[in-house]
Amino acid sequence: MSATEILLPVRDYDLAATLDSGQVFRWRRNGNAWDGVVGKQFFRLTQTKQGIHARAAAPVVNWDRLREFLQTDTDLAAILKTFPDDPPMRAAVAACPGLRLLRQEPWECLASFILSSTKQIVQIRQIVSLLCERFGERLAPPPDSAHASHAFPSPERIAAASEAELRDCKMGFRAPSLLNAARFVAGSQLDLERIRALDYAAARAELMTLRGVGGKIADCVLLFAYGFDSAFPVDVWIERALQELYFPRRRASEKRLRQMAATHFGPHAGYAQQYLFHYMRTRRG
DNA sequence: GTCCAGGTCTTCC
DNA sequence: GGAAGACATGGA
Repeated sequence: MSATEILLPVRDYDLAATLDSGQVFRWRRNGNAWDGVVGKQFFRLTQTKQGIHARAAAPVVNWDRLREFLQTDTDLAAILKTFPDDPPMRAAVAACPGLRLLRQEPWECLASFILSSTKQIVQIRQIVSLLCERFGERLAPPPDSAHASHAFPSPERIAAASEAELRDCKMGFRAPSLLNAARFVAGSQLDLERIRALDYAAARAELMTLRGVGGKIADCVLLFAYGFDSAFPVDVWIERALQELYFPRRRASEKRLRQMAATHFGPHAGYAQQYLFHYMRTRRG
């Protein structure tokens, strides 16, 4: 049975913080709702007491894709229990107890994070938005919305673009990296589905064969798209968090920080990382 | 104007 | 193996 709306029951879920926490770059606040696209379907999401209410622009036959994206079946309490019981971690969780990890499409996630290097989140959003408007498939217009929505452009479509066209989306020196990645995926030199079957180290190495993809971006893709919960992306915010929160007295070497990132945070280190990241970005001062 | 942003790669000691 | 600079662009 198809319908245009559904309620996904869930508790401990801060929808706004989750969609605005730098994992995804295409969701926009619309009053007290959030507008975005999963696959080729536009959704308008609203948080209610019972869970997350979703409305689609067209009848949806199978809601599993949205359910998967939002990870509403994840037992967050069980994950939080695995975090180290120390003051920084407690503070980070207390600051946003319903923060979640989403489960994105690998290609969209990979492409977005290739575009993320040394860019502020607000600028990544702008670049991704331009890319989708210019190269993404046009979708059925959302209800009562002024502008059309677009799917994230396929690797084939981006591979067919010129470097100059991509640079026009404000992505600067990242354009050749995106083009290269699109060609590799479109030409099956890199099979993003095959990566699901690899272990963490092998999957990471596979992604890092791409130009413009180092350890940090690979970890973002492994965590946000493939669900490798042990992946722990270390960016400038996390470096700062580890330094300030765990080594306030003395300066720790980058090597020491990375060692801690790999050992201290347990089997769901990636979740812990997201809490620390959000905590650092949103705290006062 | 200056600094810096969910980095990566190259070069050089 | 680590430090330094280049790379585009724009927000703060």
